[in-house]
Amino acid sequence: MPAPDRPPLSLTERRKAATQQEIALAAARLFAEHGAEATTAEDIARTSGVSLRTFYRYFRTKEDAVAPLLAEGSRRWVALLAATSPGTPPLTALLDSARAALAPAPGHPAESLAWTRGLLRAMPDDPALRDVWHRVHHDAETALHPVLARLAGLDAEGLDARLLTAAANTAMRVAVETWAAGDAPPADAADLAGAAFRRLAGPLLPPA
Amino acid sequence: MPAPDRPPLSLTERRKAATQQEIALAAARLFAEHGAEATTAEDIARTSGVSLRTFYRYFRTKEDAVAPLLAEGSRRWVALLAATSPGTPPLTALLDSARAALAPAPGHPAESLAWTRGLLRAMPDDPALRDVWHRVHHDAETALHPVLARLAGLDAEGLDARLLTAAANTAMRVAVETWAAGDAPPADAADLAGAAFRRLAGPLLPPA
DNA sequence: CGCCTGGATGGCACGTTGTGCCATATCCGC
DNA sequence: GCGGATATGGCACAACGTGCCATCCAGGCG
Repeated sequence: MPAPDRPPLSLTERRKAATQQEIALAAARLFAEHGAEATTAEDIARTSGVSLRTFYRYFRTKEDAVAPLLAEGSRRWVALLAATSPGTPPLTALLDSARAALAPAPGHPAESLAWTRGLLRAMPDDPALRDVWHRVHHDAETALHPVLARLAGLDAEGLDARLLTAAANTAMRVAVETWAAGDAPPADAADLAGAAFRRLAGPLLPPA
Repeated sequence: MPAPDRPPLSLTERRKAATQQEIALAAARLFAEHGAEATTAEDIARTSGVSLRTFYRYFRTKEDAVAPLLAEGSRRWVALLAATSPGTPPLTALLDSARAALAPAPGHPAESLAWTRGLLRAMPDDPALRDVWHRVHHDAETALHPVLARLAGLDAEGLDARLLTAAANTAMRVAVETWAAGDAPPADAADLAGAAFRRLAGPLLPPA
């Protein structure tokens, strides 16, 4: 499935998506610059040109405003992994999907990526941002679990499957954090993820 | 060092510790019973017999009130690991310290353990509790990192050290979650942790 | 063209969260 | 016992997040 369904979005729906992106980028910019604590929801609303009430219609909390940006990578990762053809060895599938998910997005603005990296750099010193990051990480684990258990042929309820999911997700998290902390170009994130998977996967998965 | 410093606590200090424990247990009971969202900070304050203002002197947020209970295990784990004699193989040190940390606490009330398990059972369906749990997990990782890097003789800044810390901490988290979700007695948590460590440690650590 | 139905938005009031400030009560050292 | 330090409570306040209602606008129908 190279292209998922693209039902022609109505004018209203496209404007809603644009507004959501607008709010997310404004929040990312303000959070990275002044910290999440020091930024009020009204700051974000005013900067993105909506009322406070409308802001809370798009996001449940002010921290949620940056969640889509932080979750974008793992969303693509899980989608690619789920689309892997059945026979693929799990480690190969992990490496390939991670590499593709971390590659610069074809149709997506580099602006998002820059602000996302800014968020990740501010994250270690910002408790509120840490919480969002770990919530995104947890959601990724939840989405990853059934996909990975099926690919590896493990019982989803067993300890091995839980460990495999948690370890793979943790490897991805550490790779992204390590990439964000350094000055390396975006492409290096994929290499870090590959190294992390190879290092951790040994006892959990057969060699590819 | 079998017994860390025990400077004779003054009356005031003992009362403060008792108050803190009182608040934490009240919060755990209310959170497990009604959910964290439905419990107000004033509920916790009233139940534990302090004013709302005093509650916020003990804990920064209402969710923080249960953090000490959830963090107790990893706090002991890291302390035991840090006290390991230098020559011990890392995997042995991990297995032994985890076993000791998860053993029923000698001087601690079983009441805490019961409510902690109640919290962990309510956690998967309670976003606020999930956030606290992951924050505790993150703090544990921060505390664990230098200790484990030193024990394994790895550069604390390198990818290998980061992965080892994250993987060990994740193994512990999965083991505790798996234990809490089942009906097994407390002692089984140690067995689960041992199995998780052995499964993950292969490529990261030499055999014990 | 006017109407009108549904959805997006804004304004307002409200309960809750978390903090600064000051007054009071209580404990510890002299 | 007495004076200083400290824990506690009460109050006011900014910010968070939600329910409710009014308004505006796009698109279908007579």
